[in-house]
Amino acid sequence: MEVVHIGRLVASVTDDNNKIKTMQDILFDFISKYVSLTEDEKNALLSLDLFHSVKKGTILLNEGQKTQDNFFVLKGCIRVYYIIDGEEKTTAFYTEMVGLTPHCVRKKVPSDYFISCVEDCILLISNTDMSSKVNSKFPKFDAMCRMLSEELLVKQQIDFDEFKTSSPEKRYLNLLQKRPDLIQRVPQHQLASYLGIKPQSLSRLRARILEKSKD
Amino acid sequence: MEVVHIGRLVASVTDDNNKIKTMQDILFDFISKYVSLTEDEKNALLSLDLFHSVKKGTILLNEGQKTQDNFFVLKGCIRVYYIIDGEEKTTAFYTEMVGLTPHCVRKKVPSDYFISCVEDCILLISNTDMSSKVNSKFPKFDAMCRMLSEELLVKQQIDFDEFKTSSPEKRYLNLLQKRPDLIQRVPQHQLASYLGIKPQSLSRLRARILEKSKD
DNA sequence: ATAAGTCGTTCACTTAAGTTAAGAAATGAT
DNA sequence: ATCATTTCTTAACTTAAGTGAACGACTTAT
Repeated sequence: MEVVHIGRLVASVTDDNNKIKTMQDILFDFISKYVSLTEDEKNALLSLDLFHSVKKGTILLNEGQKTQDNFFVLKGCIRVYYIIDGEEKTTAFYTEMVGLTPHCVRKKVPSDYFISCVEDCILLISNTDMSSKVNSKFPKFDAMCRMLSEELLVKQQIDFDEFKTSSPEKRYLNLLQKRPDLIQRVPQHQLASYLGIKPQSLSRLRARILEKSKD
Repeated sequence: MEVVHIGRLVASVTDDNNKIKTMQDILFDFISKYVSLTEDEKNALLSLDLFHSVKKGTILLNEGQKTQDNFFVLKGCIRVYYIIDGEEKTTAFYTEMVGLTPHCVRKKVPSDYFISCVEDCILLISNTDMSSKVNSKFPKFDAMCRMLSEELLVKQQIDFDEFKTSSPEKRYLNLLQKRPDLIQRVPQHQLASYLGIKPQSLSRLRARILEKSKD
């Protein structure tokens, strides 16, 4: 994995109001939705040097590999996929302000999937040892992590239920509603497998929908 | 919801070694896998009167209803289903030693699904207020709950990935491996919708598999 | 700049799931 | 015990997804 460490203030983007924001601003804005941090706590976070810039296509985790790293997307998009019978099966896309803890972190077994960058990304990468130290020092972080994982659990259950109860076409229309950005920024064949179908079927399905909308 | 409260020691089953076990034995055996309880702690748990006997077909939670109840299955099987376009869509079965916290408990919104008993059940029903009191009094419980929800999160992610990356036939074969009891104890039309297909398709699929295995 | 590879779409054909209907088997209610 | 209802299976037909191949558009590497 080739990951470039970046200074806290280097990377920046313009937000909805054309205000220039550094990645650390973005991070603290996000955190403030859950807990309020003192300057000391903010500095403690920054001193960990968690910010990383990662090039499109970089593989963050290989099948068979073990890791203790957690990934939090500040900018860009990362993707989880399996290779089953020689075929890529994408099961998740993580975009801005979403975090990913690989199974193998909790289960302490080699990963059975890959994680790679769909786009150039700016990520927070923290390993579990590190975060448990921080968490015990700053109970606030621990509280936040627990909130996040509760949120995640519910969200995942709902996503799973939606997937199970929908046809591929409904899943696509649902995605169009809920994550329209994905359809633009992600290659179609990855989207197709995320919807549980082949690229050809996705093409056809889209043509079908377009045809219907004409009437 | 008609739920019969039962004494701690009344209900019993015979285990694999033909030993008679009360529901409280079963509960404490389960808990001991995570934390070890003192007699005081065990008595505190029992004093809460959590054990309930529930008849097959009982609806534990209705769509549109709010609840603070958690359900833990000591014996029997409960099922989560949606009604979408007038059709039942089953998304989960919970069997022995598995717990269920409805979405609406965490999200504080009316439920968008039903929960009902597939069989006569013996359940632990605890409400969130109660358990948070117990948890703050006995940190051990809190620790156990956190372990359980971590376990659940990983398990769910894996289940979701398996579902996404499999065809209905593979899903059925997978279920046959992992939860063979379900295929016996659950009505076929509920199983079908759990697999994401219609009952007719499940019948056909089973016939197809049988046909293949003859060769 | 060119060649090789990747990606998205289209087409013809195959396979599997959805739909509608009918009948047998099991279950529940009176 | 009988009747009504629900459940499961089978069948014929429809619709949608899988497969294999071809083509143009776009990248990537050299």
